Amino acid sequence: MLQVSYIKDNFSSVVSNLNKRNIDFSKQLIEITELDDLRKKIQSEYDSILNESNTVTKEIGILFKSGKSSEAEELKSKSISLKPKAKELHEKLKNVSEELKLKLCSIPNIPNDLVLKGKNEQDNEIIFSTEISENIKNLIPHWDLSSKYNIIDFDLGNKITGAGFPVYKNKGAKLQRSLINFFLDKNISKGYNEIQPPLLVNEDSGFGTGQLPDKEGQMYHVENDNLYLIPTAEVPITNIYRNSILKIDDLPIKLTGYTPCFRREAGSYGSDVRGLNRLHQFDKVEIVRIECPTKSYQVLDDMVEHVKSILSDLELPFRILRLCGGDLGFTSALTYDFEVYSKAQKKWLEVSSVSNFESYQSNRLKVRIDYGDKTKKLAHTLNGSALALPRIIAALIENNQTDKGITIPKALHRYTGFKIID
RNA sequence: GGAGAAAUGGCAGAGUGGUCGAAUGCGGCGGUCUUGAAAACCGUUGAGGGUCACACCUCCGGGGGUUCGAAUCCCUCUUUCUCCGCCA
Repeated sequence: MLQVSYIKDNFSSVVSNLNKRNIDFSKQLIEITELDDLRKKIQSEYDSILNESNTVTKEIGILFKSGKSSEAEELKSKSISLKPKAKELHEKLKNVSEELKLKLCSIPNIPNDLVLKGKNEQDNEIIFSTEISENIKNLIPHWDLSSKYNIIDFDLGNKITGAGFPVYKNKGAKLQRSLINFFLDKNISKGYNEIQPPLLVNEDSGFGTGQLPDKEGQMYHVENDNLYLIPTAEVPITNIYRNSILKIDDLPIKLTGYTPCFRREAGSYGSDVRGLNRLHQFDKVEIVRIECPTKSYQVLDDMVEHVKSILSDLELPFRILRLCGGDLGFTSALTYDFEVYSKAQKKWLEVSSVSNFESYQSNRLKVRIDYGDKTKKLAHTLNGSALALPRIIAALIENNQTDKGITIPKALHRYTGFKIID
């Protein structure tokens, strides 16, 4: 959620930067500034009525104490007469504030200067890519390799739950566990503290990181208790700091956590959802940072380098994209996507998304920094996948298939205990 | 799941209808003293809205109500603790 004061002070640049998302928000932004003015006007009217009634009320107390009850009775009726107007203004204020908040929530984050205007993923900029050799033929896609080596069972998942809930078996299960540990250890070695958060979150948490209200349909909702299954560890981990004021010395905050992630993925279809490409439940290790505004972009680069080093360790071909305005997530100001190349499917699979949300989330979450000199500012939040499992597994088994079996990259040997799946 | 108790500022803890945004202690910050530190003493110390700055307004777990007036009374939700039951 953007800050009204920022919108007002930087109106034209806000409009032009938001235009990079290919939607014109100028009308909504004008409405927002007008609503805020209205809110202030009503607020001050309401305040002065309250002031008057507070004054009268105090006088009544004093009069009663000194035994002047008839004069007190007179003031009582005056106080009563103020009530209807106060109630009316209170109602108005509530409505206007709610409308303002709703409108503010419908405005996405302002893209960073580096973000190019663009329509969709076609317009993303490739800023880094490893070499990929295209001369390989007759590679088997991972969904066939999975059954060939009996490591992932999609049919069994269908039986137990439904499509998009695979069952990992044997060396497949061990590979999953190894990757999780490998990722966590890599993150911890870079100073991230490990968290095991709840997998169900309440409405406030969903709102704080921006999943609610706009992405309600993407989350599994437990109606009985009004809780949501997390679509990413970003939600519970970032919400650790909801409604808190951090001392400048508490920063930086670097957290990592492994969780399963649950996504309804309503509306997905086709080859995109085949095998491990898109699941309703998948495992992911996330990194989350809460930072000083002046440092957040340096930190974003640092996170990108970190994810890069993990993928290099796995010896997978990958590239990094800087998302264009049209593909940029609602709450993000700048996002780098990591994609690994899947040789059998001959396509790029997104395995990580690293973003700076600036103060967009922290304004919803109310995460502030106390600089110790009487100034307080909203913190910047960032997060990224390091990394999401299924597509890494898909790429690993497809790219590393040999006549003898699937070879495991060296970095994982100490975790898997085996060097080949055969 | 049943029965009871409770929720107040960074923490502890008073306050049960009237100048209470809230005593007191600890902690934090500033100062005096000291070569320096500790101790002692003095001062200061919640958040949000609003304003050029004041004024002013809101907040004592959340929401609603009673009253001229609510931290204090009532309803409701949430959470915590104690006891019983069940249980990985």
